[in-house]
Amino acid sequence: MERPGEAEYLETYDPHAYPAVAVSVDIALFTIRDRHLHVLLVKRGEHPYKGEWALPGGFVRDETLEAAAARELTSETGVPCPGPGGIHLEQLGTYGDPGRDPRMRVVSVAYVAFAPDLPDPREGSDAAAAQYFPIDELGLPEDVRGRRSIQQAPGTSTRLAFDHTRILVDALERCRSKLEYTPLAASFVGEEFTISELRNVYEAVWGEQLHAGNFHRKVLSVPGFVESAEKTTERGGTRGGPRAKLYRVGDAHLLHPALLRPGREDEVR
Amino acid sequence: MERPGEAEYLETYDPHAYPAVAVSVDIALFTIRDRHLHVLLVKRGEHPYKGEWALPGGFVRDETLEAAAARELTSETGVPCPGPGGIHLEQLGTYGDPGRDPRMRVVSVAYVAFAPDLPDPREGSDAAAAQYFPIDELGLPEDVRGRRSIQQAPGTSTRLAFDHTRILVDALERCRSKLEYTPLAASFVGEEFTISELRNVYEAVWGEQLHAGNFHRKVLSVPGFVESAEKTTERGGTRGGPRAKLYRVGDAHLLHPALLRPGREDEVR
DNA sequence: CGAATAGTGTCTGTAAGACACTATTCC
DNA sequence: GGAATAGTGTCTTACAGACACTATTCG
Repeated sequence: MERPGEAEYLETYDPHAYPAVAVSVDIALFTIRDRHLHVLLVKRGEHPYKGEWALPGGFVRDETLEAAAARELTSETGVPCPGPGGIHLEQLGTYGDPGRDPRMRVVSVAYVAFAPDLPDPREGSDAAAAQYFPIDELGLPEDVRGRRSIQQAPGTSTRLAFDHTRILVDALERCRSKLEYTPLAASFVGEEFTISELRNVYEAVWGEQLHAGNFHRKVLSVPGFVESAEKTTERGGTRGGPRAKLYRVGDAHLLHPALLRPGREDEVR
Repeated sequence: MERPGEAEYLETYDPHAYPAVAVSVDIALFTIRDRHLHVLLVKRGEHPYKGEWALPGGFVRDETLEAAAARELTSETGVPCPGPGGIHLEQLGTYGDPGRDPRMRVVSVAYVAFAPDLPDPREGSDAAAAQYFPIDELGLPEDVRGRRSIQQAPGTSTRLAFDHTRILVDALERCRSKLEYTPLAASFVGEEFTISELRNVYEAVWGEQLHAGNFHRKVLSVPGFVESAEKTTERGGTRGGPRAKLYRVGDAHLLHPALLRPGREDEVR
């Protein structure tokens, strides 16, 4: 702040001389319940879009953008956010088309979060209601690079408030591609997990069945993806099978070689 | 806008009830000159950071965020921005730490742009001066995943205004990784180009020498990356060599298989 | 016992990188 | 002619995916 002339300039500067713009954060929190990918939505208790479902979020206060996202996330889930082994939070992108909010110009910085299965959100929640929705029952529009069939159950026409459908589609694609190049699949499971649990994460997020044997070998062959916990599960699977070895996430932050989604060659166009 | 009760609510809404926040865009425009990657910087003509170098940018008006970026880009370069075969522009991320701008809370949406070699920026420029800087002479701090040696020439200590150094580092990494998975290297060259010119792009951006023969075969083997223009250059290279075939960019928007940067296995940590 | 699951072995096709080599053009 | 470059051939190694198979555990 030793830049000459700047102090004088700042004293005469009027922050309200420009049209009002608000900055908010919205969070797409993904988790896996019952082998299906879910996203947390809140029912809006106030105008605009009162009574409709939306991504959790709110206006940014005197804090970092990421802190704002973490704060909103914690207030909805009750879970402390950026802890090691806890919820993963990363910036997705910013959505600021004029008119996306009828009140005024609102520029929203969207975040994506990955969490292990959490208890149902209820207490301590600002919103009228908060609930996890299965992704494949939301009837999301087919995104460019996915050939997800639209399996929207009749009557489940969940139109989201604002432009949150578009944000959610982008968030979903981010989530899917992050699993290819990073070990973040582990943030969907507990601290210790089996290779099968990890495979369930990939299958739920990608919406595809993976070959169990090849997946097993592949995960163990990527350096730093997982490390053995030197333990096994207490019991075999409920439908039979041997006890599985337990693993912890390793020290890699990039998977090399990556775990690529199957059958995407045709999506080059 | 047929949501019940919302119209009445909006009438009583006061946009100025919240602390003032401004939204700006900043653009990292990369281009290749003389076989080296350059970035466009402007010398600030006004406070704050008057006289220091910064990424081009400005406040968002009543327009899309991307339109704001395109407008600022055009006003600096004189080049119309989002045209086919023209400049590629994509959102990078948003930087909004409190205090990053001494005037007030400014949240900046950063964009990355790739352009073929353009004439020197001068006319029609808002800023006092605009100039292309070679990336490897800026003395950028070593980023997490790159092992760029700091080759900062003594006296060339180009500290950028605001948090633009950080934005530029992120933009550079985005640029490098985009070349792996997309055909965007072609946006650094003209409409028709040789495989060697394309290789020069990769070498300039990645800062590594590539094997000419293997690169050649690889590019031609990726479906939809390039298509033949059924022509050759008029002359061979200035230092000898046969005439090269000319190509145009193909219809792929994703490279499969990808062109991965060499020697990144050790960066998993 | 039968079914389901964990984990391993093996084979095939593809791809990346190393290296060598020819052909063409500029100076 | 000499040097530089365009483009191809070939070999080795690594990896993804298909398939088969064994071992273990639950009901």
